[in-house]
Amino acid sequence: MNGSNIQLEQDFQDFKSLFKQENTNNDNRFDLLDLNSIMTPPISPSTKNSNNNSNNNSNSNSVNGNKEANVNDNTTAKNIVQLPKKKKKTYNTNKNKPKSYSTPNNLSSALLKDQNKLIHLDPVPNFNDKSEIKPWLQKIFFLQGIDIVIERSDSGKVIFKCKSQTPKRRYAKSLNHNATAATTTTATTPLSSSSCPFRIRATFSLKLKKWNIVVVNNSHSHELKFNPNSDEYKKFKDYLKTTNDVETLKRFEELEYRSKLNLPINPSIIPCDCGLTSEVQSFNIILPTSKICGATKVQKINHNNNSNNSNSNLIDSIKNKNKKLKNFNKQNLLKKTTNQNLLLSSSNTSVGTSGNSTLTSTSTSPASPPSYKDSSLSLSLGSNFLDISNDLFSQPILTPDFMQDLTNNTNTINYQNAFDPQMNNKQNSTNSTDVKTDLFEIDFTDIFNKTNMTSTNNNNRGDFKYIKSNNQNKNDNIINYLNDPNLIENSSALLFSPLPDEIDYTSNNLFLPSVTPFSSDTKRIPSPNNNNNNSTTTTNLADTNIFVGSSTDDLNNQWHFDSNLNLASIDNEQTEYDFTDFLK
Amino acid sequence: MNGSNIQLEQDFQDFKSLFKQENTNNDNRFDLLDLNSIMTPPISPSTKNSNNNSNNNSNSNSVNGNKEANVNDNTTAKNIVQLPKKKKKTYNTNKNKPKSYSTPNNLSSALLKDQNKLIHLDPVPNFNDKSEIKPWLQKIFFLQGIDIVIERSDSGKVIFKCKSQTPKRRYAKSLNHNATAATTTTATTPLSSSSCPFRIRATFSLKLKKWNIVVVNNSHSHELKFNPNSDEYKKFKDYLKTTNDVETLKRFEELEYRSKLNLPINPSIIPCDCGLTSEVQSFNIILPTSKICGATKVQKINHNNNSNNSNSNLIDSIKNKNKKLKNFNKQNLLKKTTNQNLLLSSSNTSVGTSGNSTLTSTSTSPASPPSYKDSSLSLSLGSNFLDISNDLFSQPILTPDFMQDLTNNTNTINYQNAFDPQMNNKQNSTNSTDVKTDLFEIDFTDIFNKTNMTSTNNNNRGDFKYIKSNNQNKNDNIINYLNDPNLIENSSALLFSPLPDEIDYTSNNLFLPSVTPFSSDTKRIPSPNNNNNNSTTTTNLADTNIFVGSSTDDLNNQWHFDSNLNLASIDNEQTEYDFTDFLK
DNA sequence: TAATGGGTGCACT
DNA sequence: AAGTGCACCCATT
Ligand SMILES: [Zn+2]
Ligand SMILES: [Zn+2]
Repeated sequence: MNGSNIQLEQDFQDFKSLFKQENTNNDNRFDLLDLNSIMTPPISPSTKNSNNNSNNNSNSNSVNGNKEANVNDNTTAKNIVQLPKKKKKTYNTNKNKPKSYSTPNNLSSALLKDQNKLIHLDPVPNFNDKSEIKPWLQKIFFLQGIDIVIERSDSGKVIFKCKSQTPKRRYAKSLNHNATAATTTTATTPLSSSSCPFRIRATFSLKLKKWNIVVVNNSHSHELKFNPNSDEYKKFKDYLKTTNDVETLKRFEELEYRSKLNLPINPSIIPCDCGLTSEVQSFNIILPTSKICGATKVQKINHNNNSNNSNSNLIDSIKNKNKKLKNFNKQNLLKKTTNQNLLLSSSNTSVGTSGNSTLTSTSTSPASPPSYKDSSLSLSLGSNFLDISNDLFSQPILTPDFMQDLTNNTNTINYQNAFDPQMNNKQNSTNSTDVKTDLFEIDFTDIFNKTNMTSTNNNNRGDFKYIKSNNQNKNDNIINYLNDPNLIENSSALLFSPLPDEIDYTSNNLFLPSVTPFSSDTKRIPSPNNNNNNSTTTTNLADTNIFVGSSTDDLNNQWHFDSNLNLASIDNEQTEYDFTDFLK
Repeated sequence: MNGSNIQLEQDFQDFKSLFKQENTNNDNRFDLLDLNSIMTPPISPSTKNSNNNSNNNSNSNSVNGNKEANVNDNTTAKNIVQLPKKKKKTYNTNKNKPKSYSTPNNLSSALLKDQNKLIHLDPVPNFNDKSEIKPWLQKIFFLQGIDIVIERSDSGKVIFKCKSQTPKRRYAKSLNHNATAATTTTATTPLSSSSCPFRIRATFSLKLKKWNIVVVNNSHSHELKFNPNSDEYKKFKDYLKTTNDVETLKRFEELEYRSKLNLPINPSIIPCDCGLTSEVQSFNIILPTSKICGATKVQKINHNNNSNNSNSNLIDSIKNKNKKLKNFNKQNLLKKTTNQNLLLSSSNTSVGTSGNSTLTSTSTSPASPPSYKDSSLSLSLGSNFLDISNDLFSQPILTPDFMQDLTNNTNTINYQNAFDPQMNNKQNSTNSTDVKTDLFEIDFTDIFNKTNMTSTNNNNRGDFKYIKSNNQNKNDNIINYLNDPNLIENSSALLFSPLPDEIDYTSNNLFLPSVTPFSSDTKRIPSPNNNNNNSTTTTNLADTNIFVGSSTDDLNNQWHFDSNLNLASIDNEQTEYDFTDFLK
């Protein structure tokens, strides 16, 4: 806890830097307003970015004795207090934020873990055009249930954000409904649209001559769910069609299929084609044994001749599982739920801009029934663990589709947000109605390999060279974060989701899934020192470098995504289920 | 006063329809906020458009017992109160608003008068393309100090609004500066950008096969001033250059010149080319005699052979005046002021949209020094009145650039907003610090000719046929509204503003200025009954119809603006001046 | 393009 | 987490 407190302090300082001013307004008027639409940044009297120069621009005439020196600006209104000439902006607010690095296939775990860090997506193809970035990111983030759109772009930068949710305009409650028009001051609450703070920033580095992609604000004000009816997804599919990316189309057909059948969505069924796919995400395989750390060596069949037959074996076994699961899941198709937890970036303090966007503050909500107390954890699993998974078909599966309330489960990790100082002494709270426990925060920073990518040449071939930093024995540990709430309630016996029959998994397999499971019955994730050193499953980045350098040849001219099959598992957290709502 | 009260009630009802919900929040927290950035719509318990269905979406979990019936929407967050599936919108809120009709050259007076009405711009050229509308409107509204941009458009609609002011981000004052971060609720004030409610709506009528242009929300949250450095203006000039509209370019060069020298801007130096230019706006000519009503017949030289020589005479005389004035004004160039009144749509009640935009409420501001007590009124003046104006060079000129406080001047019109019920009994108030007197409201509705335009053919020739409605003897009376505050302080002896020497006013004069001065020493504008019946100067719309029908031949293929010279005068309101600030 | 109101992606500046 | 001009949308009546 000591180290985490230090980290907490640091993170809190960085967290504060998100805000451009401090606001200490304690007006209880907000109690009557929709808190979902009220921005509530943390109060920080010592915030570096506090705007002491904020212009006080009341409508009342103020005694303004100073003469305007600016010749070109002599029209300041008499009856308005002098308007500010320059807006005070804050720059580089993210420069001091802690950073983490993740491969694109690593992303789902990084999204879970590094909720308040900058997540650098490090192996990124060399995009020929800015317009190629969005489809590439969509391949990754659709699987996370994140529908991205471009917020802003120019020649050297693209900012992505979550697609705006369906408009929700809300109004402030009136305090005096019968007040006269002349005497009552009224106000509208800000719109809640565009309030999600999640951002992906792609900037072109002239020095490296490549695009850097960073997840800037890894938190959401809404639930994450893949929506195959999204316009963005339709456009994305059109793009895949025009670029003849049949492989990706097939994989997203599967995703669509599973989504429409309310099956759990595997975030890794579609590889990101970044050139470094050393991690495999959850595939809803139950992993009963904990403290299993390891990874398979990454091999690429097309480039390395030491092609192993384990790929086809994997495919066959998974196909069998899928067929079983298809029948399994069909029984649960009609069961629906309207309840889902919400991933929030912080507990009492909300991340947000000083603009119109607002973020829900997850305050305590006593009116909420504590229906679901779930805890789940997806683990990545290599092919050598498949046998273990196969034995567990009859066990209930938990999709970690969203953040869950873990406080009542003694065998779970309390994923509270480390940025919330109030939560540090509430880890063992049994009050499951406290939505502050929505926030995951597991300190397993050391688990991720921090890699620095440098370009070995300046052409577009996309040869990458990885420089391993700090630690060579670290294993990637993965927590998967999916977004299918139905399984939590309805699919207690659901194991594998069916795969579409028409998908040919034997074609062009480039990646071997690696595995980085980790223990889930400890509050702190294994440090690099308690590495299990399972040599056969340890990811060796030196090996992957070979793969990366040879697999990015054709990345630049066309969208081409490698076909492979990823396996993973879901950790059974012995969760208690509350089927109150489900049973009506 | 009786009639105006009835009108007031009607206008107030229409005014209320602007708002989509009623807000009766009386929280005095807003006293500490910048009132300029707070939307304060009027409270109207009986508002038709009051949004009783506004979704109450507080962050606290509410006991939500109803099951979600929608199968496809089963992801409602557990810890967020059920988000509304559909936003409640209001439609056709302007359908019941009172309408007024104005020719484009009439606009400045209509903008003054009909602050809460829909102002239909009735003679509008037949635009071949949607993109032609904006430059045409810019020709009109740049002169009003209004920098328009497109807010939204599609194939059949273009919505214009004021260009966003330079961002002015302001923050709420903190109520408890020393509160701790954990206990204090903070909020940011909404941005003041895009808060101006002014809108121009251009919709294509399939029935009429023409574009209808309506000023929807004739009020502003900011001062109006022509800004030659505006990006929109630069683009506008580029458009004029690409379309070889040399005449308009020249006229805007003059406008630029005058603006940069802080000279009064004549809103009519650039004709609108709408096809019906029967009105001439202020040209800063002092009009000593009141109760002069009349107008010259509108003629078009190029199409009508009865070309009169009065045009060149007018030009020469104005040139002489300008030369005199140029020397005059140069003495005052260095005198600047930071004080300017603000045109607001209403006094206590502000017009605004229901979105994020906010509008200043002009509340009483006792801290403001009552420095300037000016009253000015621009009158349109025909050529036959030029002789009168020439005799008055030595008299002080008042540019009606903005709303002024007229309360201390017994010989002035109290242009208070009729929508402000509190102001009805304050006309003789001597408290000039009351900014409620900023608002002009002169009831001269009957002065404007309501014309119904019908298209005589469906081609693009743009032949217009005017149907005079109701009253044929009405004269157009004009109050000009400019936006140069300097003259109020510095140019007590300023008469005419200089014109650039390089402008050739003898070329291609198409329009003859008409005149519609009116008495300024009455509190109410001359009704149609006290028409002076000066037959030589009475605008005859039947005559203008001939002109209109023949002058719109080339409107559709290229921007071509007729060159003419407009004369006007400024009414000396015997205003008392307070030179406190000027003299330091 | 029935008329009228609004959301929002996203590139320009 | 640039702000905003603008267009492609959609919703309601
Ligand atoms: Zn989001
Ligand atoms: Zn405006």
